[in-house]
Amino acid sequence: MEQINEMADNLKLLGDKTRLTIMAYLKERALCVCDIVELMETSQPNVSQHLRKLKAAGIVNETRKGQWIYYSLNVEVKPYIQEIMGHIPSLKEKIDQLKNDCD
Amino acid sequence: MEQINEMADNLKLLGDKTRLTIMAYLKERALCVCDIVELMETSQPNVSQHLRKLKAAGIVNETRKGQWIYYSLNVEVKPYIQEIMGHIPSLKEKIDQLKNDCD
DNA sequence: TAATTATATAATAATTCAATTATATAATTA
DNA sequence: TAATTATATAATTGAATTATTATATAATTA
Repeated sequence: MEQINEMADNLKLLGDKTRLTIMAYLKERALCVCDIVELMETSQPNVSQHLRKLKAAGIVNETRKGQWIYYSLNVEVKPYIQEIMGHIPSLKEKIDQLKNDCD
Repeated sequence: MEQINEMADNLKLLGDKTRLTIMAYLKERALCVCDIVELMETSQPNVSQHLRKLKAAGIVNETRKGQWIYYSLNVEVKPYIQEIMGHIPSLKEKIDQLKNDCD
């Protein structure tokens, strides 16, 4: 039963448009916060706070590179999340439009 | 993008302990509302309202048999939901303990 | 047909959650 | 070292969501 509750918590995490979209972008490649802010139509603090939740759940990783902090997926640990990610449509085209004045 | 939003909505639906537990029970077999109320520690109206949401999303079916209304899974239409269901631990033992004074 | 049983619906209260606004920290560059 | 850039955190507001309480409807049975 505890397992089901834990699944529910993880699914709730993905059950938010902003977070699921962030996950979709990270599926393509690691991105820094400013990349994600540029890709999505929302504020930097909003992105930061969603990333924090994803990180707290252990489904994204964080690595600092100088001034920038890059986030990447870490879903291998949770097979059902990995499967869900497999069903998310690609946002590669959007990412290719990144100006990349970040890095 | 609209697809991602739709996925988020469906995942949010599963991202609730009560609803995911209901889904877990229905995975074992079709159940009437009073069965579910007996299995879970919550009220009949609460179960009814969660069932209504699941039905509105089209992931459960409803069939009346006389006085009782049986609910069953309808996840074949949504492959990623079906996969999630495949990862939910079985609650068969709990269901076997049903008194079944309902039917 | 009155009483009972199963379920749904409506209204409300309580909680949770997302987004915003303002501010802080940390690294980099001039 | 001051200014700038990237990111995080905290506080607040508003909206969404859950559970409860009360009531209604629908089928069944006495």
